[in-house]
Amino acid sequence: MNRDSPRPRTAAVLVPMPAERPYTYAVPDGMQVEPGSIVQVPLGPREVAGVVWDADAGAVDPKKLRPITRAFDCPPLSKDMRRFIDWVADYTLSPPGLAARMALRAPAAFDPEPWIEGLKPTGNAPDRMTDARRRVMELIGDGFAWTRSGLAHAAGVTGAVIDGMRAQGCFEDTLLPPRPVVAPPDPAYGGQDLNPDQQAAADRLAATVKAGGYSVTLLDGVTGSGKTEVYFEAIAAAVEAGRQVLVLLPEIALTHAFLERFQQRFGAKPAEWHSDLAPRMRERVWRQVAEGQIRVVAGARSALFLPFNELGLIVVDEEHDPAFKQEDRVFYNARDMAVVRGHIGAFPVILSSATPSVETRVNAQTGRYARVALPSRYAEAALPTLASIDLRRHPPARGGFLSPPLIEAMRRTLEKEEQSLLFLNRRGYAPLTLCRVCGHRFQCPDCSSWLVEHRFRGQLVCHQCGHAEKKPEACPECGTLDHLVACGPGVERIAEEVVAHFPDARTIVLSSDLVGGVRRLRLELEAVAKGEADIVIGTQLVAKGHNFPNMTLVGVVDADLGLANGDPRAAERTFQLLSQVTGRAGRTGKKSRGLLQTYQPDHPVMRAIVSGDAESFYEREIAERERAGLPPFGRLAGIIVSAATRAEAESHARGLRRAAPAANDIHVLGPAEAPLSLVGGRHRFRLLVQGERKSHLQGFVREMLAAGPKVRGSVRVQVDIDPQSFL
DNA sequence: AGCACGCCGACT
DNA sequence: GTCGGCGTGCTC
Repeated sequence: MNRDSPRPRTAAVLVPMPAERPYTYAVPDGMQVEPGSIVQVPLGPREVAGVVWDADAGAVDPKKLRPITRAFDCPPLSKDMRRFIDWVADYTLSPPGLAARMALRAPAAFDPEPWIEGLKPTGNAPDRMTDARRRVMELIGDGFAWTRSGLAHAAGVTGAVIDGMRAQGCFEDTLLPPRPVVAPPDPAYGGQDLNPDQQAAADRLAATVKAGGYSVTLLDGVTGSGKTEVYFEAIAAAVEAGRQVLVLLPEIALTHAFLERFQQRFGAKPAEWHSDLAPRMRERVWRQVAEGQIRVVAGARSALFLPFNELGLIVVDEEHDPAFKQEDRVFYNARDMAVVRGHIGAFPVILSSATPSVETRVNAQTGRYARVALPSRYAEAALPTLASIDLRRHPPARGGFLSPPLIEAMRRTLEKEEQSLLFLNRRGYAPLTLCRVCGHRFQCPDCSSWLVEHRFRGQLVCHQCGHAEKKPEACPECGTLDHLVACGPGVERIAEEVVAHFPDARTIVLSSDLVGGVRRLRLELEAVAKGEADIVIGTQLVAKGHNFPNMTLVGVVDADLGLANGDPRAAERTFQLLSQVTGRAGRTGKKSRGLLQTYQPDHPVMRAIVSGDAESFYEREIAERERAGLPPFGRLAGIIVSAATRAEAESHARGLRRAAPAANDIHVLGPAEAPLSLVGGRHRFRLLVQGERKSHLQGFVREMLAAGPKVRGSVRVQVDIDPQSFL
């Protein structure tokens, strides 16, 4: 080896895989890279896209050192974005490489979009004028360039006409810049009719945005109070100030209505970002966000990792929604990470919800977050009258699940030619099937949860892992024929009961099982909004943001469902879901009702919903959690142990708990606080670790994992509680 | 995360 | 005798 050979220039590159630190690559002579540059590097047998990182390129065996293949012609990831990625990786105890991977999920976007072939008018007229040619000439009078197909379409002629004119020298070939995904939003485009409360709220938010700097504001008001219109004014202020805006929505696939309303206010749609965006569109959006062409993005949680360079506002709509939680690879809550992103970028964050999460309410109460409350529904929209139906006093008929008062209310609603919604958060026909003779229960062979009968499909389906089998006629255990019995209701079974009561009503079941997928679902929801159904029976997807103008009765079939599952957030979740679903009624000023069937009419959740007194419910929840030492009052990490069987998961969790190092100010909370749950077909057990300082807590968790039993890739760490205390 | 290498069951 | 399951290990 020649001692005098110059040491090559190197760069630290974060590669999109679970690497604990950046890898070192040689920078070829003449290549310019800086922190944030997106580069192509060899990694094992393949080539991947990585990001040049700020860290010092550590010493590495020179034999291993390989050169960067190329630097992409692409705006570098901003310093803020790099800090954000590091912060997320650190906070969630994930390898930084995996966090970076989330920001690099648009493979072909790192090369500039190609320019489009276009035709520029030369001013020459064609030799012979025809009608078709005249129409084209009229359009190109201003001298701007067109695409061939665009011009043909606009002029109402075929491409052949354009080709002919081109041959005669009417055009010269040119290249047009790539077309923007969306037109820029115009903050001055549409006025909104805001009532004085809304106007005051909008003014406060706009002032916060204009002042700039980090802040978090909770925008709080009942369903129908016009929160969206209010935060639109904050968006307008940010756009006016030349900043980019991100609106996070829990489930964008069904939020068509949001895009429409945005367009009415801003004259253009926001760019969309979610997992089922076509790959080509995905790349264009990524690129145009990086280049600043796109000013407003409406997206799912992953939009947080788009390469904004001028981000000046994040709005998190329905901030309480569990869909903001990512629970694979990097475990994070997008609402919390939005707050962190705002802190790093020194800009405001708005959290909007009719039913805020308890932790956000607490942060607003303690003054850590500002709070802007909208006191009432706007315009003619009145709140529905809400009542519970005590199922002990009004039991359903034998074999049925609908109580007489609910059936009576539906009958009256039908008579008035208005719509009813029956809500039951359970898909299929019956959640449990058993044999009347030997007691055999049908269980999933893969994950041991009960199989749910789907009578329409003639199948037994596992709702955890998707396993499906044909429903047999004989019991597989004792062989007896025709003695299988369905236990409990699902939406299909409720539909059966409804049809028996109201054979002439137009009844529809809406759940994710609907044949025809999301597209069909969207169509059916629109049809319902137009009044093309009398009775809708739906799972939670009917609870989300749709507007049904003629819906005047909402019946909750089993309001207790979900209260008894041992989750520390069960009451809060049920309250949020029931508020949302009862909020579907009464948006048009017609007298409307919400009825909750329950065995526990005195349960705090029922009382809060019926009385509308959310305030006391929150106070009670907060006190309850304080007692249990649960979030947001302590800093917690969750260690998620998952295994194929319940017994295995429990045993792994016990082993991990035993491995917990002794520390005075750190506690491992046990099974009562973190029960087993089934996610993705795997039994999960969550150990909650409570401590006071982030680094301390994380060190503790790392030690525990290192000393614990080997459980083969099934241990995940989630630190999702109150990142504010760590900022 | 991919992807290759490496040892034990049912088949062209 | 081979094809193929996924268990461990590596990537600058």
